[in-house]
Order: sequence, then C-alpha cells, then structure tokens
Amino acid sequence: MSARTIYERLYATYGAQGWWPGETPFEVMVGAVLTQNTAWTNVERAIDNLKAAEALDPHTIVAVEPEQLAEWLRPSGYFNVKADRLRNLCRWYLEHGGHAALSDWDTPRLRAGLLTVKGVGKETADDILLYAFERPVFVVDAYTRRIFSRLGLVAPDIDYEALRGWFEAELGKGGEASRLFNEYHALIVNHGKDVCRPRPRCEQCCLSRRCAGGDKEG
DNA sequence: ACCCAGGGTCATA
DNA sequence: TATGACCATGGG
Repeated sequence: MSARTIYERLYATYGAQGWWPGETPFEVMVGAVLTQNTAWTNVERAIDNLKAAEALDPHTIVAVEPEQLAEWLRPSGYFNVKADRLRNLCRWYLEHGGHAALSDWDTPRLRAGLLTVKGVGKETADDILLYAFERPVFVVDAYTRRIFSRLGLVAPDIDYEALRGWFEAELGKGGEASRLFNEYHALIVNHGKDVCRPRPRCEQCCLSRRCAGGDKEG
C-alpha cells in the first residue's frame, strides 16, 4: 500500500481536518510547544487562559513573571518546563523580527533557527514550519511511526529524519506538498487517537484488517 | 486504579 | 549512540 493510497483512505474515512487549530501563526507556535506529549483539550485551556489575560502575544510572554506564565499554562501540564520553552521561543521570535521577517528565511535556515531554541525539538520545529509558515515539511510523530511500522512500511525504530525523508520522497515536495502534508499529518493524528493506540485495538482500522501486534512497543 | 496524551532535555553508560 | 528519569494536568 502506497503512502498516497493510505492518505486517500484516511481522507475518505475522516474527511478534512482543518488543521492547525489556531487563529494566527503565533498561536500555532504556542500550541506547538504546549501540545508536547499532551492532549490537545488541555492545550486549549491554557491558550484560553492566555487569551483571557490578553497575553497571547510574544512581548507579553517574555515580559511577565515566570510564575504568572506558568500559572496560565498549568492545564497543559509540565507547566514550569513549558513556560521556559515558550519564553525561549518568543525571545528568539522577537529577536529575529517576528513572522514577517522570518517568512523571508528559506526553509533550511528557518528549521535550523527553530532548533537552536531550547525546548523546540524536531517535531515542534516541523509543526511550526508546516502549520505556521506553510513550508513543505512532513511532520513525524509517535502515531506516524506506530501506524506505518505496523503496516510494515517502515522499521519500528526508524529515526525521525529517516521517516520524514521517507514521506517527503514518497509524496514529493513540490506543488501542493504543504497542503498535502498539512492534511496528512492531521489525519494520522486523528487516526492514531481513534484506533492506533500503543496497546493495539485496531479491529475497526481502515488501513488494515489486523494491524495489532508486530511492533516493538508496549 | 491504570493507561494515555499532537515531546524534549539531561545525566549516565 | 542509546537508554532512562523527569516534567504534570486531565480524560477515558
């Protein structure tokens, strides 16, 4: 089964996902940090706190007391860690001129820049590249590795860059790539939440009649 | 009660 | 290079 066929099946099953759930590129960046290993419902509460305080703004975030920022982020979990990470990202963002200036950077430079921020790893950087800057970068997460290794298409322990490269080679990076990657990653996450959990319960899986077992997890 | 969540960093070997 | 500990709230 090809990567394109899988996309078609996921799209036929779940429909358009309309990602990223955020009104501005900056809100996307904030969400990308807050959703690290955390359910999105918890992230929404934290973002709502920032909005209610009129603090969903990089200048405010770098200026407020660390304890205040952590308190707003509390519902998203790891709130002390994430307060640091979000401040680091906002500092970098402002130092480099914000979204307008960063939009002029080519993708390798922008990715490398994001990765210099302590607390921004590869997945978070790629979320930001794809969903805040509309760059054709395929985002890999735990669901991606789990689903595609259970289908036997990649090794269960394939590393991040190799798996990202696999998708980008399968799908191509030209033309509509950023739109396709946008929808594809969202569909993978939705499918993962639906049926492709660490302890498999894939009886209703639209991709395989029996995708349980066979991976090294659990 | 247990499992899981749209990860990343750091210490250790 | 490759594990393991740690971070923490909230839903199923």
